Formats: sequence, C-alpha cells, structure tokens
Amino acid sequence: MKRRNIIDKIMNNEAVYQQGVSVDCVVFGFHDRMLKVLLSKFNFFYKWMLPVGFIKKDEDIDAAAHRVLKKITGLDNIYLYQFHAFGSPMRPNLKDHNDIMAKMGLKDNSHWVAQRFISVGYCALVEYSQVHIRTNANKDVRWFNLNEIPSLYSDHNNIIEKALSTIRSQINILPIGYKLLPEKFPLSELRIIYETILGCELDRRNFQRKILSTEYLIKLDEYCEKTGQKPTVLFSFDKKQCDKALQNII
Amino acid sequence: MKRRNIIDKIMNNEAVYQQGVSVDCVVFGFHDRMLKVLLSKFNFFYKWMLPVGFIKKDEDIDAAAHRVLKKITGLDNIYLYQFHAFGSPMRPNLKDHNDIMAKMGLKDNSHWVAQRFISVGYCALVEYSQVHIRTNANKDVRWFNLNEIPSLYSDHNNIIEKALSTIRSQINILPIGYKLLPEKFPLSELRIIYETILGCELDRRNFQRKILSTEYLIKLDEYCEKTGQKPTVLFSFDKKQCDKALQNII
DNA sequence: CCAAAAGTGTTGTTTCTACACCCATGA
DNA sequence: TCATGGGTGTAGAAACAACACTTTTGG
Repeated sequence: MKRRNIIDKIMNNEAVYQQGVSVDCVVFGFHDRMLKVLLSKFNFFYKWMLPVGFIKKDEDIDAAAHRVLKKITGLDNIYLYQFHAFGSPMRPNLKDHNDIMAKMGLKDNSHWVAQRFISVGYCALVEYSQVHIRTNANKDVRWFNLNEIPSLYSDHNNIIEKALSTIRSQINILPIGYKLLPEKFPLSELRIIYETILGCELDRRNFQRKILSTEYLIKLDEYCEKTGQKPTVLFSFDKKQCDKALQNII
Repeated sequence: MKRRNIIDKIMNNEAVYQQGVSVDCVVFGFHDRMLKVLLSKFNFFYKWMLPVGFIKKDEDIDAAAHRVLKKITGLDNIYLYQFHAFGSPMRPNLKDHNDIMAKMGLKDNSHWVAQRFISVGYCALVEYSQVHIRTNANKDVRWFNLNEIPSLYSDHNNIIEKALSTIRSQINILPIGYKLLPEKFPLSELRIIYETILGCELDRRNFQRKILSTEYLIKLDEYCEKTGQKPTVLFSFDKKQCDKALQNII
C-alpha cells in the first residue's frame, strides 16, 4: 500500500471510527535475557512510536486493542489489559504532531485525526517467539530492548514508563512471567524479568524460595543444558492457577 | 433552568466538547461512620447515576473531572485520579439508554450524545463536611451509603465497584483516609474506612500498630469526648508525608 | 583445576496474628 | 456496677534478608 493510500484510508473513515479516541499498545516481550518493547514507525515520519489504532464505532475498546495487535503480530488472544487513559489537550509533543500532520498532508488541523486525542493505554505481554512481525511498505515494526528505547513520538516514552509502573505495582500478586516465557524455562529467566521490571538485583536463592511458595510454578523433570554450567531444572507455569489469578485481579 | 434549556444546552455543544468521551466520577465521602458515594439524578429520568460530564476540546481530562465536581460540590482542588476507561459499544444498559434519550427528545440516535461513549472513570476522595451540594431544578444530588446504593443508570454500579477495587489494591501503600477525614479524628474512624473498603473486620490493636508504623499519622495532645466511653486520642495526617505519597504513586 | 552458574540450607530479624488485661465513661 | 470502646502489651508463627557451602560443567 502506497503512502497516499494509507493516508486516504485514514482520511475517509469518519463513519467507521470513534473520533477523538485511540488505543496505544505497550507490548512487552522477553528474549535473550532482555525485556523488549514492540515499536512501529511510518516510513514517512522519523520517529518510532507505540502501535496505535482507532476504535470502531461498534467495537469494544479491548477488542480494538486486540485487532491492532493481531495486525502486527499475527496473534489472536494476546493477553492485554488497559492501564490508563492519556489526554492532555496538548498531550502530543506539538512539534511531532505538526510534523506528522504535515507529512500526511493535513495542514489546517480540520480533520479529526489532526485534533485532540484521548488515548487509552494497553499493556500486552506476549511470548517473543510466537510473534511474527508483519510490516508493510509504509510501516516498520521492531523489537527494542527496554533500555535502548529512543525518543518516541509524542508522549509515548511516558506511556511505556506508566505501563511499567503498573506492572511493578502488580508484580507481587500476578504471575508476570506467565505470558512472557515459553512453555519451559529455567528460573533464572524469570528472575531476570523481575529484576528488569523492578530495576534492581534480586537474591537468587530468596527469589527462588519466594516464587516457588506461590502456586504458579511446576517443577519439571527436564533440564536445560547450557554450556559452562550445571544443568538447570526447567519449570512451567501452572496454567490453571495463572489464568485464575489473571482473571481475578485485572 | 428548565428541562428544555438543559437539553438545548446539551444539543448545541458540538463545537465545545470532545465527542464520544465523558468523565464519570465516583466521589467518596465519610460521615457518621459510613462510607458514602455522591450520586445525581435528573428530574426527568428515574434512575440515579454517577456525576458525569463531557470534556472540552481544549481541556485536560483531569481538569474536566475537576470542573464537573466543582459544579456540584463547590470544591476546588478535590483529590481525584483516573482509574479506568469504560466503553463497550453497548456499555449502557440499552433500555436505560433509550429511555433517557427519549426523555430528552432524541429519538433517532443521530445526535452525538445518543451514540456510543467511552467514559473515563475518576475516583475522588473528599471530606464530607466540606461538601455543600449544589442542585438545581433539573438535578438532584445526594450522598448514598455504600451499602445502600440503588440500581444505577447504565453500568454505573460496575464503575463504583471497579473504583473500590482500585482503592483496595492501593490501600497498603496510600494514606487512604487522608482526604476523607477531617483535620482531627480518632483512629477508630480510620479503621472503619479500612474495614469498609476491605469488606472485613480488622483487629483494633493490630490495625493501630500497623497504621502508626507508617509516617502518615501524627498523634495529637487532644481528646475526643464521646458519650459512654473513655476519652479517645485524636490524630492528624502528616500532610507533607501524605502529599508526597499521593503524588509519587498515582 | 578453575570460573560460572545452580542446588540446598541456615540464621537472625522483622512483621503479622491472635490474643489478655486494664481503664474511663455514661447510663 | 455494667456495657462499651479505648490504651497497652505479649507470645508464637510466618515472612524476609543476608549469607555459606556444595555440585556440575566446559575450557
């Protein structure tokens, strides 16, 4: 799809989409011992941004977030939840806003996409290896390490920070790693997720004891053989317990 | 203001308000050992509802919530925070929706107020005695005990429930009573707030020890003399500590 | 043999919980 | 003098934090 087409598509959707509202998705993944965030970039604009989308007039907000993410990850049933709504009138960095509108040929701010937006922030946790990123000629999509995120469009850096702080506040009640890790994993991987989110190191032994005292983990009879170290026991999440916990809390 | 006027006012505001979005406010107060919620009711409609309002096109969402609440409580600077955005396409109970639209003379659903809304839920904590409710000929506003809330318009009962569960999840980190209680109060009042929010009884002595181990409270040299019991020490919140905590977390 | 990472265990401290006892007041 | 609610304290259980020692593997 050419740039002109994508813009036309955006321009002619007043009947389809709820105006003045969008969903912004913060998608977390874990790979190579690093927590990552999925970002997207229009070819015609110079900054990366969170995956965003509009809400159809007859669509649930959650469903809109699912639709947006399905489009770029190919995944149905992503685990996601809403964490905050953002919307100062001049929320978008004004320069960013004017720049991108100019690139889209919207010079007078009269079209609804050029006007003030309220965006509903969603936090999604996905298993990295399941994601097969779908891009197109107009859009690049890529994983970024959490500590290497560039300056993003508008207030998207803040939105990521807010998503993280939400997760942080829930880390003691929810099985955070459940949706991020593959079927089988060593505890050290889970510990790294906790350390990244909390921003501090955790004592390996205390962490292990604490996490195993919950009902969320199942010790497997399998080992992960990495080079240069003792074989490590693998664990799985107890899906039943985890799903129950995720449903109850959020 | 007559009913016709209020409706005219709503009908002719497309230029002023952000369409398709509203703020719904859950205002908590505490009086007479009971947690209360402020509800409002249009004379021409038979159900009570949360205080709601639209967002002006050039207005911050938080500011909109403040404006709505100032109008009915007379208070500036109410402590409030956003807790969730609601918006299934058929979120409003369909019957309620059609009924109220009919009462307003909107029969064909073409006006934007008749269409699908996304509403941003705000939770406000106020000191009951400071509130001087302002009603008008079209609108009644009243405090309801939390356990005596009737069936409300649309999904407003759910919204209250969600507000409560948000508070519940923060009760261990935030000085919840700070904005609800008057300058000086006995600890038993604070305990009742906790008990109401948590939905269970708390051991008087353990509660006291725990709450005093935070930095939020100051023991005064004054006593509250109630009938039929020992004079009770009064406490105040340490404003500095409390404000710091409220700012940091939310 | 060594470094690296993992398995297992200990110990002292803090926090939580469930109580007991006494006191001051108005009826 | 009694019922009510408040002030103060204590003992056992549970949770937490800090740390030691051993095992296995590849180089």
